[in-house]
Amino acid sequence: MNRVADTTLPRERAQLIVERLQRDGRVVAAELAAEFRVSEDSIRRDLRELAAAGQCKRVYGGALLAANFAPLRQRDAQHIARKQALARAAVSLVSPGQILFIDAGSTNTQIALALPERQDLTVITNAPDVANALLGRPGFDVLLLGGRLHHHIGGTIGAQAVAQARGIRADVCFPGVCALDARNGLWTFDDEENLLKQAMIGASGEMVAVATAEKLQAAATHLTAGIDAVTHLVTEASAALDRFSGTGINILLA
Amino acid sequence: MNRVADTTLPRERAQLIVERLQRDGRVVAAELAAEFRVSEDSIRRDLRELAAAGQCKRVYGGALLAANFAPLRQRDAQHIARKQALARAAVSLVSPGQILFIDAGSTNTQIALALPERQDLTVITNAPDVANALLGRPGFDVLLLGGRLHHHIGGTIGAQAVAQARGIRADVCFPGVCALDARNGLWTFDDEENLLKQAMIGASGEMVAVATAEKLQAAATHLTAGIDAVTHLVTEASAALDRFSGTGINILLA
DNA sequence: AAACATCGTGCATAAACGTGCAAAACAAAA
DNA sequence: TTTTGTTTTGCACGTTTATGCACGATGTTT
Repeated sequence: MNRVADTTLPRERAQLIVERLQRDGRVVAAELAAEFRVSEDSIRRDLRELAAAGQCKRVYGGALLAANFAPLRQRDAQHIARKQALARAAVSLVSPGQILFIDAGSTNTQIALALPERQDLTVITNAPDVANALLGRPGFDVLLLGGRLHHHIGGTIGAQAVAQARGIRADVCFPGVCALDARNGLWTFDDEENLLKQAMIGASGEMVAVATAEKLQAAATHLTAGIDAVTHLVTEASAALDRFSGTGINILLA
Repeated sequence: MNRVADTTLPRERAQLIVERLQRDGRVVAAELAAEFRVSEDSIRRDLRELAAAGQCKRVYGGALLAANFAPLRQRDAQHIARKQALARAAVSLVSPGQILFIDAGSTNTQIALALPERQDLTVITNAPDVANALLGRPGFDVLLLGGRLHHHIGGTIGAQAVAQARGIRADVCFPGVCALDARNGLWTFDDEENLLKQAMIGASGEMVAVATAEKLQAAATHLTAGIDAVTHLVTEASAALDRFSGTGINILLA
């Protein structure tokens, strides 16, 4: 996570600070000063300007993400904002150079949008929506899983996609979460969708379940993966988390 | 790293700066001056011009990539009305129940949008954009060709997509047209893109070339298909069509 | 309350900037 | 080849921007 650029343009630095802010939700002045090799005075000046522009909220020691970051376009803008918050938290688990499986789903589309650019990431997905979110952005290698497109799921499924996924080895998998419970694990509705998710998970080192609070109360028909296969759970503070206490899952709250 | 060319034409230099900008997202004036062996003044002049042309954003110390500079999306936005008109004409060649290849490209995205619903159409495409245009609309069976996504083309290319396309038999193919001339036929820029187009065309009974007027004057590097492989040409009334008179192609004007 | 960290402001310095101008390089016409 | 006209370049100049430091003020912790 070293940003040892000998020459970082002032404006570029401000931009990077914003990116970091969006990703982590907060920044510490002293840390930034060390990373960019400038005095804290300069960082403070940057943060002051960003705060004046409404990009962040200045606090003692650093800055926080400004709350008023809601596009508010759709009717379910509420859901989108929640999913964006989850996505921002989820992408903090990604490191430069990693290979990611990103399954179809509206939350996962937000994850794709929130992924940082120019980090040499490889993304394998079955969702044209996810592919579109990454198209034209620098630093992304995108692999599309072929096959028949399922309209309701919003991604490809079937033998071909499964076979293609099996031939890959990835670092992290972001499966779409239909339902998740602490006892059994991850559930899915559709049979073929289930098979593809299992292939993706099996081909990945880690599995990050990103789910809104209600997904932890929901039920579905096919058991996709046991609870011990879940390495991280990214969810909301309002979620019922007591049953997850003994599972050893790393829980990250948006 | 170092570009010690003794002879770098001014125009060429600007081009290289843009390339670097696209690759790194930023350029430093002092570094460029050293690499091109010119004074910083000249570099500053270059950057000023590029910024005026909207290719980059000038900042203290150098320049940053313009935030909204997405090569593909930009092409999408251009001539939308003209492409919609072409698309409306092109879909009149489609009959219910047919199987269609739709290649990547902004014009072809418009074709997908213009296709009639509830006609039991099967669409095979390498473009997530095309898939998205059909997603959720009734009466479409969509097959996505897997593989590595090419950012500039806006679709998948490579051995996998080619193999998948070869295993299909379709009625009509809508290849993306980089250039078309009456003597030789259909041309393409990229080598791998060319191979996929050939596979699509070879797997289809008919081939419909949909091209704006300027595509008939353009040139490209790879010959994809001979002129006799083109069954229909959909283009604009303003196009130079005299040379196509003896080819036996069915010409449809938007 | 004392000790300490962080903050904003003012100031000096250095780097980068735009502008105007004249020399140099280049291309086209004689 | 020489001449003419255009483009490109480097330099000088005054201006703007960014930076680090000093210093007093304001928070935070113990």
